[in-house]
Amino acid sequence: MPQRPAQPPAAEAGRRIATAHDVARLAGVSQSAVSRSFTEGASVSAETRRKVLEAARQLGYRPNLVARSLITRRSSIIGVAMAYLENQFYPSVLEALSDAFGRRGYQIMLFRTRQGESSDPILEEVLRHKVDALVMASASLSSRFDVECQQAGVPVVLLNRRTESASISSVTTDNRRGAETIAAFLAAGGHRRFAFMAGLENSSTSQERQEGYAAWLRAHGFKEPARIAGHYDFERAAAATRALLAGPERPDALFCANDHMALAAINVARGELGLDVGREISIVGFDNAGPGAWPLFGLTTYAQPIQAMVDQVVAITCERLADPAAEAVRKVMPGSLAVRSSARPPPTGIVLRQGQQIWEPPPEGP
Amino acid sequence: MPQRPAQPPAAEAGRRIATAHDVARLAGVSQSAVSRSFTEGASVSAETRRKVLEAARQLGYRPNLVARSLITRRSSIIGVAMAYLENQFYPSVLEALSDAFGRRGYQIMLFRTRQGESSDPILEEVLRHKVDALVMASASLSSRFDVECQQAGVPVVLLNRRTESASISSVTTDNRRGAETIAAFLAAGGHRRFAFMAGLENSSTSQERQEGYAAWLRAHGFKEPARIAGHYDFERAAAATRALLAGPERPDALFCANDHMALAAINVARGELGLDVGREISIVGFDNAGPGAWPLFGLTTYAQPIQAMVDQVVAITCERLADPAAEAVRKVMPGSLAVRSSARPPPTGIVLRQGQQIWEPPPEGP
DNA sequence: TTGAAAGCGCTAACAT
DNA sequence: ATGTTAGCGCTTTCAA
Repeated sequence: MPQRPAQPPAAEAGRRIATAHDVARLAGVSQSAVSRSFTEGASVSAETRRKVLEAARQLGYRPNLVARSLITRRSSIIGVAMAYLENQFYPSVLEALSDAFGRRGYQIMLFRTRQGESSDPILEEVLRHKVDALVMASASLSSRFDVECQQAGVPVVLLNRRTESASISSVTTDNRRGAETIAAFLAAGGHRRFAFMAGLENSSTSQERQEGYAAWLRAHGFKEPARIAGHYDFERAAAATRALLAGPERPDALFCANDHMALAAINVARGELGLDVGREISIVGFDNAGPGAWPLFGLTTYAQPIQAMVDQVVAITCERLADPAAEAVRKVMPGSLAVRSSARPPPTGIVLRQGQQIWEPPPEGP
Repeated sequence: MPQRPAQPPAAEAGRRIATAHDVARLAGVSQSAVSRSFTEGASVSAETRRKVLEAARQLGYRPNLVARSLITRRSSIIGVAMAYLENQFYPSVLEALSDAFGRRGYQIMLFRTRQGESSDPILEEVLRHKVDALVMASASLSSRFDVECQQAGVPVVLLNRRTESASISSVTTDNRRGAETIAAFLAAGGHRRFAFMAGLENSSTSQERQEGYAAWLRAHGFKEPARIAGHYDFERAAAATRALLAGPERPDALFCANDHMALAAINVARGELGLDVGREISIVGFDNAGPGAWPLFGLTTYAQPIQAMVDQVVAITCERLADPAAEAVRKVMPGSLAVRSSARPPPTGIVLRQGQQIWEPPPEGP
């Protein structure tokens, strides 16, 4: 009998964990027959499979995924990299990813990156664990990361971020269009002194939202919006709001690059300064996830279709796994402006869709 | 040359992923020397290790954790089961778990359970993936789950839940004491008509908080608190609050079994009914995580020491991994009552600690 | 359809 | 300190 290692790792109560060999012996078949019985579409007779399944049940046998991974070179694990779970958008995304990948037989391995920092520190762990693919949300991608994953054959899909690299797929909401819609909405609502709160400087998402907003205002003859930075952080967003609202020419419309910062802004404007948000100042966010929908906030925000985005991520990932030569896909999803009470609305253009007030910009006149 | 499987899984750009063999060949040593060079505390000469590391660098070699797991019977993966990430307490816990286990060389695999449902559906996945241990937060444990994990030698540690089973470790906050403290706080604040909002019926956490609250009130001659159930769900908590506050004898103090429900209650009380929370009605929560600390809520709540709890979970898990025969530990951590504005405070007893207002019950007089 | 045999990439005795 | 060897538990040829 082979000696056990000093620290019996999974030894328990005398009974060893059953292997395919044990099952084979009990069922009176070969070990490969056991393997086949647990493989979708393998050629086994009904009778053999029955015997195997019965023996497996008796022994409490379960195929060892680690051993399977070693030979199939597929771990059934999807890595998910996220920077901060404080912004409720990301826990929601995580839930949806876990459910959607779970339905296709994958489990999620979570990798934490640091807000605003490179995600390189997680590279080693991602690669060592042989995840089948990596989904990055709220994390940015260095070119070294990109290259290493490509060499290792690990597909990377960005969610809510884009990159220039041709090899990296991404799924985003149409940030430009969303920001333009918000600008049009605020202008139609009679606002004149615009402001924008940026997230992180190197975030494609924040950049696109700023550009869309500023470009629309410029094209329609409005003054360039004031710009502050909240770095996607509640406290920093609150501080930026304080500074902005204490200034000489207080804006009457503030678009924040995400809901998390918009909620910080509302907390300062109403909670600290006693402003009537939605009348004295309008605050708009982007995401439509989390507390923004609560009555006390009533945050008007551009909604990202989380479920549809996650479905796209899963589809792209699986496509890439089935055909490693498949080209990178950059999917841009449509969103919609959810109208609540945190911003003074235009007199027209608001429609009710699926229990939610939506505003759509009127077609541009000639 | 052995034939490749039909679907080249990790094939890329011609270059195969380097194995320890490749490194050994390039470095001119045996493959076990390579293995040793990557193993903490193995006996290798400095010179050999240098050669190996250099060759590994050239080839971009990284030890394959799947292969290692197969032989060491340790996956370096900790399963974390969670039911709902909507309550910000859990994303915070998840972050802390990921960081703390990450520092000890473990990665987190996430398993989603359904709120209020059995966690049995994830059992198969947990066992197949050979996680080294399982941490369950906001999830309840069936006896079958317990037994199977024990047989498989997978230690289970509950976080924020307890169970009767002698084999299961748990880390909780002192729920009874917390609830008693809240009752004493509200009584000292002059409240007389008490109410309690429960979470899920089968949740040990909710039960303990209810018992502590009711027992203290009973012992001090107050009327039994009214009881409603929010099922840990925002919408259901909101509905329960509506029903409660529409009743004939409106309570002046409502203790909710967690912050998430307390925030729903505030949204209804202030946002829908226009009540002045903290003056006309006092609302207290339990957790101290997430939006409760925002100025607009100012939620008074019993704080769970998340970091300390997670540190305990990690310590217990590692202890159990080092010595599988170690006994189950049930750790009960002290919390503290964070005083903000959502409940009328007593005239005395509030102290400032680490920038946070804290209330401590006076010693019981004879 | 089935079994035998050859590994997947690594660790851990064991012998040197 | 180092190399040789024997697997870890499984999938997948290959022959029968």
